[in-house]
Amino acid sequence: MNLKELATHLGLSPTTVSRALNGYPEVNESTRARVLAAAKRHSYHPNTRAIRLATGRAMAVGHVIPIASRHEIVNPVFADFIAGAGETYSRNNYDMLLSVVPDGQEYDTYRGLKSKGNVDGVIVHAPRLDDPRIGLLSDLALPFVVHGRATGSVLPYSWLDVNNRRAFQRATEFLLDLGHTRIGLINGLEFMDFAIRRRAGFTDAMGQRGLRTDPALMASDEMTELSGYRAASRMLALPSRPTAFVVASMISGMGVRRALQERGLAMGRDVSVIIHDDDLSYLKNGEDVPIFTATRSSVREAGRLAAEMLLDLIANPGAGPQQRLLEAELIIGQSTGPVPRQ
Amino acid sequence: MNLKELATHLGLSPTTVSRALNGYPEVNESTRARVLAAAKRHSYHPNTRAIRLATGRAMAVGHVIPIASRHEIVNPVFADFIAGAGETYSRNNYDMLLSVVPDGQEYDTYRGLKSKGNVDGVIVHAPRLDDPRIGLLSDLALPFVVHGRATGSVLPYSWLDVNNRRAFQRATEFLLDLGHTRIGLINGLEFMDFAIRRRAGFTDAMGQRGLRTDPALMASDEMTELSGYRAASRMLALPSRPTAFVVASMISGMGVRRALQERGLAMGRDVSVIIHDDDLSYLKNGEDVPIFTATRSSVREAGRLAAEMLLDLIANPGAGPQQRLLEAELIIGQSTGPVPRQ
DNA sequence: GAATCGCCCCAAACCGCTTTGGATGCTGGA
DNA sequence: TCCAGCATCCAAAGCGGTTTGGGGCGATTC
Repeated sequence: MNLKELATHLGLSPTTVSRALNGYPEVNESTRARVLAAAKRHSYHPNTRAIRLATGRAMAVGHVIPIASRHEIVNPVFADFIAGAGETYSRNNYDMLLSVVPDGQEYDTYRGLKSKGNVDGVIVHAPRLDDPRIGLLSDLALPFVVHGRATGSVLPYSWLDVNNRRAFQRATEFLLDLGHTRIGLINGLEFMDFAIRRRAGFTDAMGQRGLRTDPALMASDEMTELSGYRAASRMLALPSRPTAFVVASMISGMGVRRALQERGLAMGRDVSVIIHDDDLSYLKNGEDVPIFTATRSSVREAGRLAAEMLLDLIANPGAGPQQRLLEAELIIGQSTGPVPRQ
Repeated sequence: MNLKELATHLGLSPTTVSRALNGYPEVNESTRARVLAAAKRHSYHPNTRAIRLATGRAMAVGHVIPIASRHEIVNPVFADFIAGAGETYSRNNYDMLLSVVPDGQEYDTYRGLKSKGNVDGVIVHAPRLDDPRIGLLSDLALPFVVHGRATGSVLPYSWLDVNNRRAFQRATEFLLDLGHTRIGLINGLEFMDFAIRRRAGFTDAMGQRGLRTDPALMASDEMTELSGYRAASRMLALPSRPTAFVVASMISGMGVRRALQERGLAMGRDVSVIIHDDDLSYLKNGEDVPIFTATRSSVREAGRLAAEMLLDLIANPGAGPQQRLLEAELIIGQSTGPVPRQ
């Protein structure tokens, strides 16, 4: 059942039927009702391909995920972000296009998406220091929203980010208030923008109390259980070991916990741990009482909001870039306590 | 730059240019070369929307992920499966369409995808016992491949699955060979097909040695760290506690490990643990030496293969359904050992 | 009573490609 | 020499919608 058939069925022209269905004013309300009823009765769904060609809009948003051939890590927060964004798209009748491309082919992918007209805009994931994608997308005039920010980028652009700096500053201050001074930072890879900011927050908090950061107490690696375990183990083996850790993710945090348990140290009593919790649906931080004290910010909610921002940019091409900074909340769990007496 | 412009530029008709680019034989090779060169020079990319309308093919594959409003869990293996499938699609110039829909609206989504012509086929995720989606999709005549199987479905359909039953049978036999007889099963939710099969494999192996399974030693829940921890803790508190566990996922396995450590039990010496390892990129089971003994099967590879199967079904609509069963390998890690002397 | 105005509706062009059904010119066999 | 046959190319008709530019008609205005 297509538009023409429906039109002849109703004794109307395709024009009128189209207008009736799309809510244009130049059609009698009684006619519109008749059309809507017939459309429902015959379960008419306009052909998306035709709409796209006719309107020139793709009614789709692209997400490009680069896959490095070597360290082929799929970002674990990705699934939840996508789920959030997808909800927004569904509500607005947009499609979500996922492109999984080998690292390095990312540029061609963006160019292709634009010139082939597959999408009306894109979300940029995992921005790095001075990320070149921002320049490319600005040149292409393809609307985009960055999940995170790219320190060093001079061009104005739209982004949605968590205040990573503030979050880690607060986490560190919380530990300092509990009397901890030897605090280890187990961070993500520091060419990622969020990791740079988290480190800055940590350093700031220490500096404001007149404490210097110790390079031996700062690690930077992919946020896996194993790397968390290793970094914590190394620091705990130091002559004057840390009494607390600030950790970049729940998964690394589980590695830290393992390192503690292996040494017979009780988390929250002997050593305090604060993690950043992206509130992933498959990695809940406890149920009623959080296991880890954490800076928490739902990555799923971020997905929802970023998608909304992008759809807004697409709908209003004239308006300038938008920015939004979300604050993480500090959740007190069982993994922190006052510094133990020596 | 579109086809018509390129054609006038070359002094040819759109017909000929189109044919030259698409490799049709009725065009002189020298002309074809000229066209290809011009296309490259002007970086001509045919408009996807127009191609889709003209050919009637969507050149896209849909993945529908239902989001339960209550237990809004995003399957953690999903990201890796998608990454694998995405590679296949990229190679074949197909788009991947992700639909995140509230649980229950799944049907309408499939119907919509079909009637609006957004996709040429779909992948069905996380099949359940006698999954009704199979019937629906068969009725819609929309090509599909199920990742997993749906026990109880009578219709023939295409699927790609891991031999979950065999994997868990082997895992259990491995433990039995080490002398364990009190073995706990920490399974996924048992309305999921894979969980049913895993349980069967476990039960079979026990039965073949003349051992009866103890309901107190069988848990079934979502595969989170917390649920793994709880199930293991409960079983370890029994008067005659298990000496080994078969665990459905790496994440649950981490919970089991925590429960062991909390009781001062050494994993691999006091209590053995075998997990199922989906080989997720962000949850590596150790590096050189696996932490957990595991039945391993790459979900990413499964994604690649399932996508290939679907593209094949789309290309050959006449051919019957395809099936493929992958075997998991048994990886010996540090978490298993002979049953300790009492 | 004529001119004007709105309301409703329609015919036809258009989006950018594919594909059908020739048309043209050249080659080679009878 | 003539004509079938082949190699090349093209005009035009879709694909299924949207959108432009009217057109008819009853109501209003003067």
